[in-house]
Amino acid sequence: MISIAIVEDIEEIREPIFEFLQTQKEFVVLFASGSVEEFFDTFDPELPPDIILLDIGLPGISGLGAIKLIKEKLPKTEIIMLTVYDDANKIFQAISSGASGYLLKNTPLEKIKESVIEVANGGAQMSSSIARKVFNYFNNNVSTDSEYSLTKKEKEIVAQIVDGLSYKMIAANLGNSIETIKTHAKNIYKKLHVNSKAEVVAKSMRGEI
Amino acid sequence: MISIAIVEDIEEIREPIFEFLQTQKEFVVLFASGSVEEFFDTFDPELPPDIILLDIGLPGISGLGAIKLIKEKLPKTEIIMLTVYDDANKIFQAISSGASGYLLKNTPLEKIKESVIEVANGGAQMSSSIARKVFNYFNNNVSTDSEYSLTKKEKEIVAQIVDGLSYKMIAANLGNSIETIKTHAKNIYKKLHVNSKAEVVAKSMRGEI
DNA sequence: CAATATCTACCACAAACGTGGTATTGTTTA
DNA sequence: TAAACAATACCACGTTTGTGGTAGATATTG
Repeated sequence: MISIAIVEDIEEIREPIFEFLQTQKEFVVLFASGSVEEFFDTFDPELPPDIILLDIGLPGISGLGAIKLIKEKLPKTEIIMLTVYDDANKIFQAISSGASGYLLKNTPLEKIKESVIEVANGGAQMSSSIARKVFNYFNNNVSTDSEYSLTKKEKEIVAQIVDGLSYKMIAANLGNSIETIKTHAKNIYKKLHVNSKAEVVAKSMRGEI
Repeated sequence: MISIAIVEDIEEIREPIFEFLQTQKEFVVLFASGSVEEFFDTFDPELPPDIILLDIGLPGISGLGAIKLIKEKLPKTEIIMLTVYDDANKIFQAISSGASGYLLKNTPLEKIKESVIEVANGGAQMSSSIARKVFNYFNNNVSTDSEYSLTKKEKEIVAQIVDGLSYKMIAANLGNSIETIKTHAKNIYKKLHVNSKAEVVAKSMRGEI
């Protein structure tokens, strides 16, 4: 019998999963929480769940941030992330933080069941499509790492993007035409595999440049 | 005897400090450079300075960017930032990058002397947690007018902005109309005193939200 | 020398963003 | 209970971005 807890803020997603898993003879669903904080208030330290289905985009402490917290307090509990995004970055962060599985929220209930059983039996649940994404993530961050090298000018521009300046202002600061800055920005985007200033800022501040 | 190096591009600032510190019996000023690059060319790896007085706004590699470089190569060297700005943000960045002190350029020479001695004796060691407090102190002084507290919904939206999503995608993820997301974004911008997604990302990743 | 990389700059067009409004429905709280 | 806040959503308009091109001027280097 596999004990499960669900942490998911959206009732429309949480409840169907809850109901379904509860009807399965292999499982006992201990409880479902709407946030990480609620989870920590609710769970019984004597009876930690075997598996936690954890939403990635929770209000307050995010699911991603919660992984480490949960792993610290409940080292034996396996975590399966639930998410609407199939973003390689998030998947990588989740897996490398200690999550054992990663499911999209539109995954059929039967598949969720299979995944839970697999993870409970010590197998890491990773579908081949997700495996590919994780692989690509590493590929992008290792092999591209050398090509991640921005030129001096490009780095200057990144710095000003991070400061929130418009291309017009950057052009004025660096004494270029706005079109020049846009050309550099295009090249930066290609090198970093992004397509917005916001992503450049995030990548830069994560130290990934 | 405390050994010191000065990295400051403006001669009118560098020289007086150099001259003054050299006359003090507690100090030996090894050399003064006009840039970080020059510093790395000049310094003797066998005789790393105890203290570096480092300008924050240097041409080429900025002082802020140099902190990590210096700390890597010279882990025992303490860094005191020199600056004309008393911008809480820059101070925070400097301190959290590993600088041990922060002096405005118009600080009286005697005060500079005191600070150097204090830092050399391990006194003004600032942990990153203290840095955050320092930062909060400045932050509270600057932004008394506005409540920085975002609502639950607003935080959700910020999270997705940080992930680089367009308003269209955010709307789809959260099940809202694009106009709703834009309205929330407007409110977020007002609360944070910004006017672009890139600035929201930067603020969020600096932990200022 | 020829290839490569960097920096410069322009055009054009669609998409997205930022900002000013207004307005309805609930919920919270002073 | 009236006021304030939170969340929803629409309109309109100008600005900014993002993306597809092309292309000349200088290094740099194999």
